[in-house]
Amino acid sequence: MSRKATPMADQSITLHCVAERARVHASTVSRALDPARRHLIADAVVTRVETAARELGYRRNPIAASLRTRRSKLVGVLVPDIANPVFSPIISGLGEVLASSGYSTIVADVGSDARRQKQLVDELMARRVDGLVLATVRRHDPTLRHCRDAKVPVVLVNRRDDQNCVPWVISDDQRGIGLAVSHLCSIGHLRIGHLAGPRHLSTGAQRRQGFIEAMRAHGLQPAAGDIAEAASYDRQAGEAAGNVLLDAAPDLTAIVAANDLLALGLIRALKARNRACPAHISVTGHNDMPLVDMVEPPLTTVRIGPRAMGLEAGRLLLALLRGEPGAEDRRVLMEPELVVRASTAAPARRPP
Amino acid sequence: MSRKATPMADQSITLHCVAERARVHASTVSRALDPARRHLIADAVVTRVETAARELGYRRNPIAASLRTRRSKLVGVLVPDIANPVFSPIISGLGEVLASSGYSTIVADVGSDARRQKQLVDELMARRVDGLVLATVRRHDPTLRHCRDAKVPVVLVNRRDDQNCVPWVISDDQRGIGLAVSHLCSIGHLRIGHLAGPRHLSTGAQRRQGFIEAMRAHGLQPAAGDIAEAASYDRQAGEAAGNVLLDAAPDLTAIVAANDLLALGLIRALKARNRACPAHISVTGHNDMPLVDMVEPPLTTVRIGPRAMGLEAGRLLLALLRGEPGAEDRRVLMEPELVVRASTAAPARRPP
DNA sequence: ATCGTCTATGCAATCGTTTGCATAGACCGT
DNA sequence: ACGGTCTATGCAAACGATTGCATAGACGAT
Repeated sequence: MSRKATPMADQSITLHCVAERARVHASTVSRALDPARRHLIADAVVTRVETAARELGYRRNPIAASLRTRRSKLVGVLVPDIANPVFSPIISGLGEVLASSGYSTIVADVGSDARRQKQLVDELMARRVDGLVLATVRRHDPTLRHCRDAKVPVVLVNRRDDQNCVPWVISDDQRGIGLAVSHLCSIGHLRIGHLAGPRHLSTGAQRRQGFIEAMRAHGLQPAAGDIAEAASYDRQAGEAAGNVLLDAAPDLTAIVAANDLLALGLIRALKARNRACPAHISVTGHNDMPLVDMVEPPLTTVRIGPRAMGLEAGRLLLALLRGEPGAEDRRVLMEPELVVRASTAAPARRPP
Repeated sequence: MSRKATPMADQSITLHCVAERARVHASTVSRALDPARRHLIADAVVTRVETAARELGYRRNPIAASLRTRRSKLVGVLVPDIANPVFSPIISGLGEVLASSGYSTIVADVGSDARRQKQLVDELMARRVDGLVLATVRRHDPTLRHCRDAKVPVVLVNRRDDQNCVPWVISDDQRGIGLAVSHLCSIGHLRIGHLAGPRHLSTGAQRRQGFIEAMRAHGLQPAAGDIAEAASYDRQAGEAAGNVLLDAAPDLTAIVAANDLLALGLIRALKARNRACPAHISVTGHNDMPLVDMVEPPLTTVRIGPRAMGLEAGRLLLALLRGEPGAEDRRVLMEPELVVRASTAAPARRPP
């Protein structure tokens, strides 16, 4: 038979089995199979052990190893909503980087309930995860203290905390909104409003701040009614807050939304009022989520690289886990990019 | 101070600590804290142990427990692409059900490389997952044999295998496409084509089959050129195969796509040819993914309940893990639902 | 030849739970 | 009062890997 025999199923092949076959002690096998400790063992023995392990189809039991080393090679990831297409590429990027260093990721869906978050963190800590990635933090979030007390390394992604006490990887939200405002100004808009995100999230607060500052930089001063805040980042909330905004400031010629879904909700509100986008009013989104290039009208938006954010956050967490000096203090701000499509156009001339 | 003291961090509070405080043996604590074995212990002792555990903030160490019981309370989930909005609700549903029975899920992104799948399964088996959920299987997939050999319980979701050797939860793909075909026939279409998915996937094959059978049921016989197969489920592939289809069968008045993304690719191909949808040609999708109600034109599609599928698959896996009789033989077909929007309309009258 | 140094390997304890078996009382019937 | 049955708890051995310490040679220097 030319076909190579498949190694036995890994049912119960332990270090001792390999040790026996290679005629050495189990501890020697343990060392020989660990790249970091291999140098302690004579080359001849290492190869003998390696072939024995290969022949038996040995796979180290990470559970036993974890018990002894008190490290699980597991990291927990908390997202507000797995189904949100912004988070899936983050998760995917994270998983890729972490897997390359032997870590598996447990992803937990927090939902909107803040208490659920503590519960999930506790559960993950009970599983002795080596680190956590949080895409869920609010600006003032007791979870962080909790993690710090338990000495679990944490990286934030997409959203940051106000105390700035933990490393994070986020998109430059102020700058992103600034790009949208500049674009609108450059094509002639003067009355620009903001459909803001929840202010308890850094994205909501930073984008609002970015809006105000960018407006000032263009010599514009937004009035109070020119900003309306959505209760959450979804279409319904966008539609509701959009209606508030349109009522409060009927003369706006453009609205910068804090998020694509809010923008889509707003566009629906506009349709219900028979106001055309962009003919009557221009709209921008934020995130460039999939398919917003095919909605009607195709959305001008700010592209963030969620996958790149995930990759970067993974690298940062690895640095933390390796105890690299300075990792604690790293903060990564990713550069966003404006994508101009058809939901923005020059404002209509006012009838004289 | 009225505030209740927070229990110490769970750093190193073991069974023995609790045992010592409750003045019993560790094994008694172990039993008292396990609902299934609590009845072995006197009620008074149980409560004493419980309060001791609470006061100390004890959390059982699942790693140590896993080592002893050879069960990890982990399940692995393989998806072809986390970022695909069809799979996130599946994952979310699965996670919810499994978490309620104390299982955590490790989600792995397989991507398109078939070899990567075996590798990931091996990795998960090395971590001693108690079960696997595969959303990735091809119709003939060696992975299943591999899992069966290793005696790891498996549930398929969204896609099934041809041998039908493993329980699955899928949408009734044939029926789903049948709904689309019936709808098109009912509004007068006679020349209907199919933009098929990859035939190595059950969804591709079943929907194609469903198309052919539904056509026959309406007295129509699709010609060879009326079906084109996309290489994968994404917009580019949809656009490419759409172009092939439009060239081969220029007189089609409607096209049933196997998937929303294929439909969107097709619509782009139509736009490039200045053919209007639905004025010149009607298009239907499949899955009702988020935002297809807002694209131009809003897509008529077949809604599947991916979250419900995830929930159901989770329940099925739990049954398997509990060794419930008959669980091995369960197959769940979920009922799809047609959602009519604006991408379908009666065919234009042919010029006489 | 002797001693010291170094290196490769073995020894055994340990990580924290679970669980089969042993046992000490309690309780019951006669 | 005695033997038998039960029940609640303790005992100790796993589970499979890692790792500080011990040690047996090898080797070199004097």
